[in-house]
Amino acid sequence: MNAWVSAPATIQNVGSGEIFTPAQIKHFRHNLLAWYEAHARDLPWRRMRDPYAIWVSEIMLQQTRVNAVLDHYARFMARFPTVQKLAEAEEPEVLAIWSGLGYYRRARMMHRAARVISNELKGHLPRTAAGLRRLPGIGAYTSAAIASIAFGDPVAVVDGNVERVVLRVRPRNSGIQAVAQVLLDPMRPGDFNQAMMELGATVCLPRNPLCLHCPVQKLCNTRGEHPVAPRKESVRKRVGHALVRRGERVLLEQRAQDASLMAGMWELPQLDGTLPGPERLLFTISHSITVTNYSVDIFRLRADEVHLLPEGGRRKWISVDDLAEIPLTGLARKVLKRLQVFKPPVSGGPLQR
DNA sequence: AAGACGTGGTC
DNA sequence: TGACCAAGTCT
Repeated sequence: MNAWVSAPATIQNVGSGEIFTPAQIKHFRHNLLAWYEAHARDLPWRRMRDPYAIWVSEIMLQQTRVNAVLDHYARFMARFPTVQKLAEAEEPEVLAIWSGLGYYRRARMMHRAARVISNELKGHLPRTAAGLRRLPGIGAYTSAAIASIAFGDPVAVVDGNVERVVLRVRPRNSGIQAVAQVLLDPMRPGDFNQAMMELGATVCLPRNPLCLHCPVQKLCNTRGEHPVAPRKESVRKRVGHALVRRGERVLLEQRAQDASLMAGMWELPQLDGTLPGPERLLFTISHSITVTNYSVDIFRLRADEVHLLPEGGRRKWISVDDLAEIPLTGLARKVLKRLQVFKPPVSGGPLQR
């Protein structure tokens, strides 16, 4: 038996809606939602009905863990509380708030989408998954998430969590999207979708799932057995950056606007092969960017030694008090924080509790 | 349509 | 310590 042979049966199952019996579906919805009510984490965006607030959270959560999002979310919402405010902002301001979260294209696209919403949609987000899908940065998952959570549109989301849950629970060879849609509780699509993701994130874990705590264990087909995809090989590199200070200012360098990685963002000036003597080495830290693991040497240069720097991008002296307003790369933030040059602002505003 | 895109937590 | 991995989207 192989996937090709069994594919037609899958389609038939999906078409006739017999992936699970009605009783099983009812059991699944009831148990999952009851579990969710008892175990849902108290997250800021779950306290809000504002579609914009939901949108921001969904973009930030793409490929990013909840814990990494919380601080940035509070700061972002305090700084850009409405679509209109976001649309009015300049891109570097948006990137500055996003700094450290990664996948900066998300911020650029969300900013562009906010301008579309402001200019062409009277400031209102589309209320359906199909409408949302047309905006930059909003794909299959995010459109379904916003539509179901903010507007009650009965569309099942399929993210990494849901995919894993469905792969474990479903009968063999049924389609993932179809199973998720069949299981979805159309009366509470937003809660149901979040419950599925919450289950995947906290119980139905990739490696060692906590099946004993699982509310739908009874009708799970695998109880945890789950294939893992092979990973890309990582690359190791060593690079150098210079810390140059002049009083309360730090020298920063802008990455090329057409760089594929962190275009136009600011970092400590790069050094090439001719490094300063080892006595100038402040420290070495490791930093991973996508599949490359960098060993980063940070050298101290005096302000009168900037001519020793190689040809680089645009450079600028920035007051340490203004660093929070600069779109720094994550690496630059990390280095400047470690040196206590940069202290990220305490997030304030209405979201703070 | 496979590869690119960031980062920090976890085990 | 280092590999794995996270509420995807775009090209």
